[in-house]
Amino acid sequence: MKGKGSTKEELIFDATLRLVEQVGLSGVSMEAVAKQAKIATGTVYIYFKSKEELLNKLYVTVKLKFYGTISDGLNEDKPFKVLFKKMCNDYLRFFLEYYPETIFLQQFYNSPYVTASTVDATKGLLQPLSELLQRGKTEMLLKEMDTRFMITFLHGTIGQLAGFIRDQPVQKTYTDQVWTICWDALKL
Amino acid sequence: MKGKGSTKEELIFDATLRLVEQVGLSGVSMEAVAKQAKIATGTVYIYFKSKEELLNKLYVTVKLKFYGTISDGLNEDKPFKVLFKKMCNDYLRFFLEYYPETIFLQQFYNSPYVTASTVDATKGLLQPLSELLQRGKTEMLLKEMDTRFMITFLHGTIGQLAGFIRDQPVQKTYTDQVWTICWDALKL
Amino acid sequence: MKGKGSTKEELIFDATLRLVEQVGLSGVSMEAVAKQAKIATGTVYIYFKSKEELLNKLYVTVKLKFYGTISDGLNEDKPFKVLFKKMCNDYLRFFLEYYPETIFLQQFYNSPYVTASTVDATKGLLQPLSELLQRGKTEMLLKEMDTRFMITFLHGTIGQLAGFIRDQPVQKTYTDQVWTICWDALKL
Amino acid sequence: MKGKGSTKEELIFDATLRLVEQVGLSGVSMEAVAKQAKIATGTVYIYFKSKEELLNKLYVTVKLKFYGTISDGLNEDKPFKVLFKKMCNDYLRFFLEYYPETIFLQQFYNSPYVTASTVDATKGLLQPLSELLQRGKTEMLLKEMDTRFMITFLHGTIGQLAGFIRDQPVQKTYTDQVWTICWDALKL
DNA sequence: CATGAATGAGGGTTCATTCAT
DNA sequence: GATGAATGAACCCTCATTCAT
Repeated sequence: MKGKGSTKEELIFDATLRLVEQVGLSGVSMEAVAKQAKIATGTVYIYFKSKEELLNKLYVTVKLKFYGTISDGLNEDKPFKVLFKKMCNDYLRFFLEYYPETIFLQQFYNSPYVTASTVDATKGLLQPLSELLQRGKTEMLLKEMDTRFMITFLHGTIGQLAGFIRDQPVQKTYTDQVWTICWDALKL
Repeated sequence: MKGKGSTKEELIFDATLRLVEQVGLSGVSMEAVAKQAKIATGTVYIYFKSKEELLNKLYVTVKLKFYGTISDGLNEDKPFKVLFKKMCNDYLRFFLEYYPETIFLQQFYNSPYVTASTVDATKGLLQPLSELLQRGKTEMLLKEMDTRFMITFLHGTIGQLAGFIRDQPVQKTYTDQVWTICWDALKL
Repeated sequence: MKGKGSTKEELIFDATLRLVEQVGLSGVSMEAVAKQAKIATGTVYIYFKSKEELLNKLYVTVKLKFYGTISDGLNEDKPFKVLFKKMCNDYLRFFLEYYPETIFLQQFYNSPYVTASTVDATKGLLQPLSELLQRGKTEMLLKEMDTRFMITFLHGTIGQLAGFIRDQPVQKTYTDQVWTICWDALKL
Repeated sequence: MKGKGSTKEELIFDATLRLVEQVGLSGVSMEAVAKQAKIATGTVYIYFKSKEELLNKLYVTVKLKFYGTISDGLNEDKPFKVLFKKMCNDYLRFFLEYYPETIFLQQFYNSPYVTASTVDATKGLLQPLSELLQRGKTEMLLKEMDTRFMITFLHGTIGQLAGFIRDQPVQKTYTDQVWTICWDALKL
């Protein structure tokens, strides 16, 4: 009997993420993944029919976990600014907490492995965030701006700042500045 | 003497950038570069002793051109906000105008080819931008924030928004919003 | 006891033949055979200790059925030419009727799977045909020729012509020409 | 300067044929071909972009040599029977002389490597033989039979008998019987 | 300097076979 | 007996780099 959360798929996903962290996406070979997961090369192919499938499924999985994290509680009946702050903090926290996942997310998107269907599959996940921003505009708290533009801004900004913060010895100094900067940028 | 801008090195650089645009960094092989530049494979190795050297030197070159563009006129005797706006616009314009260069910049940074010395070599180039932001803080126009933090913010934000804008049919709608958003984010 | 023709061995044989027809001998993998036979991969190894053994045993089985077909009634008390004609027609009919078997027979013989013992095992099956031809020579109806030479001739000729006929929209035109051609070739 | 007939392509072709003779077509790996030709694996790919291309080009080349051999002198102004005999003998001689080529020809045709274009490319080569047989029918020396049917007969018969003869200690006994048997089979 | 054929290590993938359940 | 996940050797192919011309 396997412990919770240790299916072979997850084993392989974990191995892949660890590898991406260590050597980058391009350093990920199927053999290396197998070795990292302590299984045979061929075993990986039982669960994923190709490297492309492995990476794309991992991407969707991570994106799901990511959007799950930042979407949580976004439609609660609370003042807009409170939810906005929470969202920014969740966003940042995910990036800081799940370093390998973040690295993978960034590197995969500009890799030759991405398939169109994967891009499609992850698009819908932005819905809750999108609705929150809409609400902000309706309440005349946010600028009148293309919502996709705002999302792009948030993603790029927080993602980049997370990378910066991660390298600092004392992170606390910065974490609060992130949501402030985002708020000031978008507020009316 | 060849005409301006047509040394062999530049020929190879151009070929590399065109290739990155077409097939991504991972699709760039030395043979493809040579073919694109219409020279022999071996010739590339006369000018660059390895693929790593070629890419790193190209990176430094592009970064130089990039920071040259955005640093231009930053120390002129003009009101801070004017210079800030100009810098943001130059920043964005570079990303929109030099598409292959931008792609390369982004993809290279997360590749296994980057060497430590390259990262070091490009760090100093931020000086003019850094000084501008310092001035903003001195003039009490910008928030009291780590300058590197601000630079990271600007880079991530503008870079990401440029990518978004590039995909839009009508770009004019967005270009002015970029500097505004950056200003609001950082201003006191 | 299972119903006629449904032992596991036969199930596997059938699956193999169907596969050979669809994808050729080189496309036959043990996993594919198992799937086609709707059993587990490991189960195949209970009945055949290796792929080699499976194929060789199938070969002998098919050859047995084949020679059974063409040997039937060859020693009856009828005029030689009548039996010769019958044999030729049976030969051809088998090739036309049992397509997968024929494909397999041809492809297996030039494969790396054939073992010496299999070749030996099938040699004796030629006895009835051999005796018929001997009789033809004794009755001075056939040329004085090495019997093995004659058998080789018949096999090559009919096999090849069967392949040709199979591809024709109207087969009837040709079937009668086969035995005639063989008769003329060998008759004194 | 290379000696006549020793281009790299021919070197690789030779190596391939030798391998096919030794271990059969399915035993032919690109690495084995390279080793046999005493070159590096990658070198093979300079001359042939894939295993499929290598084998198909070799097939066309061998077929060309083969049909060149048997077509030679077929339209000379000589009695039909003389030419028919010559053709049969050339046919047989090729099979006996170029053993590896023959093995390859047979095994390749039933392999997953054959492409439609290769089959097409070799079809036209039968023209001279086809015309000879037509002439035989016109002169009322051959049976009124589909020419393609006759060609199939000749190919299957001679090919098979060649295989038989090759295994005999004394071959001379049989070589003359081949053309006789073919003649008797097809003559009116 | 310039060329481009040659090299061979390494990557993705398949598949015969084994073995714990 | 039956299962099918697991193994790992072997295969096809790519590409950074070298070197004889």
